[in-house]
Amino acid sequence: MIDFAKMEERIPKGRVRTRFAPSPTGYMHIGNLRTALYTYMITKHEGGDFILRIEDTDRERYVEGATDLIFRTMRDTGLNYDEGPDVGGPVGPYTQSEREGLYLDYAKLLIERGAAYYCFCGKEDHGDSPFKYDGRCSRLSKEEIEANLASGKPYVIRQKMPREGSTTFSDVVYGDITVENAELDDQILIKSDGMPTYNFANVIDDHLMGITHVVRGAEYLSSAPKYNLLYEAFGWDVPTYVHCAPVMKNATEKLSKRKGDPSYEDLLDMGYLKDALINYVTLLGWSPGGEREIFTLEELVEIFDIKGISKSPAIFDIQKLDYINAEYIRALPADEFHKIAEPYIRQTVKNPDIDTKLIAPLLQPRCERLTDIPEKVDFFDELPEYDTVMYCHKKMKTDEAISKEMLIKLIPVVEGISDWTAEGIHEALFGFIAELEVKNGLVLWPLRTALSGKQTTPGGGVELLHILGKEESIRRMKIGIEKLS
RNA sequence: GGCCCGUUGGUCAAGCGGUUAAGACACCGCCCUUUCACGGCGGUAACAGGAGUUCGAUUCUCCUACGGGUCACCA
Repeated sequence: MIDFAKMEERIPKGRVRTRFAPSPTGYMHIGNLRTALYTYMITKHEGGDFILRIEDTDRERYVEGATDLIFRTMRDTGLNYDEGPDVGGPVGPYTQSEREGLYLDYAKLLIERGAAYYCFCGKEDHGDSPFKYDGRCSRLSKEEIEANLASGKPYVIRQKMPREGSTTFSDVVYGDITVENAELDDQILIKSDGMPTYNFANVIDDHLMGITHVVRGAEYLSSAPKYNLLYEAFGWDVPTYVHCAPVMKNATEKLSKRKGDPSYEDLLDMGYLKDALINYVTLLGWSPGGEREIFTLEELVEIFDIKGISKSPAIFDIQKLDYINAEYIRALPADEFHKIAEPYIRQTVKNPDIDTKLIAPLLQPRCERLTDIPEKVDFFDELPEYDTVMYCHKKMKTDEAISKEMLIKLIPVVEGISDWTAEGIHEALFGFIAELEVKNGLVLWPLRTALSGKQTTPGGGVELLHILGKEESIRRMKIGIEKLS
């Protein structure tokens, strides 16, 4: 038997303490990430302790390596925890499977107090109602219980709910919620394998770890009254509840990895920046109130207010994420952008003579996701097949005939450029344009088209000339003339 | 089915008894421009419905509709 008084002594008092308590199932859902973010922000806004607890009481669902993934993701996102399985702390262990012995002792304490009872019914044996256990084992005599226990009959421990009255609990986002006790099921606290259920382990651990604010998904709203009854039976303080509405894929379905919706890791692979993801996910279901919407994690911690959490579900909008991601990409220092963009550029630009440092600045203001990059720059390696209608542009006043003429005139100009720098090329081309006394587009549109074979490109004729080099550029211009003949 | 929760434009959302009902994304138009993008300007678009309470309801109450959650020896 554990020493209950000693367990109480370990609990840090007088400060905000929260926990993020995922189960190791293998990846970080967006909804989970958001809960972690809110929990962290609430805590750090108050200068409190943020704890990571691994909820692995379900042996069947355990996924190898999932715990490490959680550790890594938390670090990666900057959600640094003060206490946890791999960092220790005063109220460990922080992995529920390592706390196994505790729960049974607390459950027995509850039995002594008449708030729980042994149940020897089988899994399918729930009585009359398909939705609720009928409580028959709560009426077993002391002798029957002893006999069952002595014979080694498998048992679970169930919470004994009051038959009358009602229970009210308070949630910071949903307000006061009251339910009739008669509606409450005698839920299982200890499973027949001796492990606690989530519902029980949670209450025990939250108390024993000194958790002051319980932040979790709204799916737990309906079990909150049962938790309150548990706290009450133990004589413990009830924490502040913060229930968060789910993140949805559409009006009727939650975002779910199982149905192919992206997880945090997937989104990273899809070319979204970590900071943009954090920013966007925080805004899903929470509003800072003002008009600004780009914030770093540190800034969010500074301004986070529980009052801004929304009661209704929020639909994940990838277009808005795209926008926010583009904002983050543009805000990156040029060299840093080059560093992260280079591998994406190199996916399609294999030619080592082409300088990615020249391409990156053209890309930075015009890409939403890093994964947009390979397709945007693929023409550098090889001029694609294209149709000559691409040379026609109403606004530029170009058509096929004019384009051909311009390209022919441009070749000697390009050949004559001795200073092959952005400035040198620019000077030569604009000098030529001035000489002809035509609109810029009349010359530059055909040039860009001939060099790229694409409708849209990062950068215009001058930049493309510079990057491709004189020889290759002239080769492509000649191909253009050929096509136009 | 019982119980609980939710509902402001396509989406995220502000609003907390009196507003021309913010803002952002998306969309559309115009401008700028060597394309696209960026940027600038402008536009379309919302209080789920019905009863109350009130001098006055998007805001408060009730009902209905719709949606979600929960009722596991999963978390």
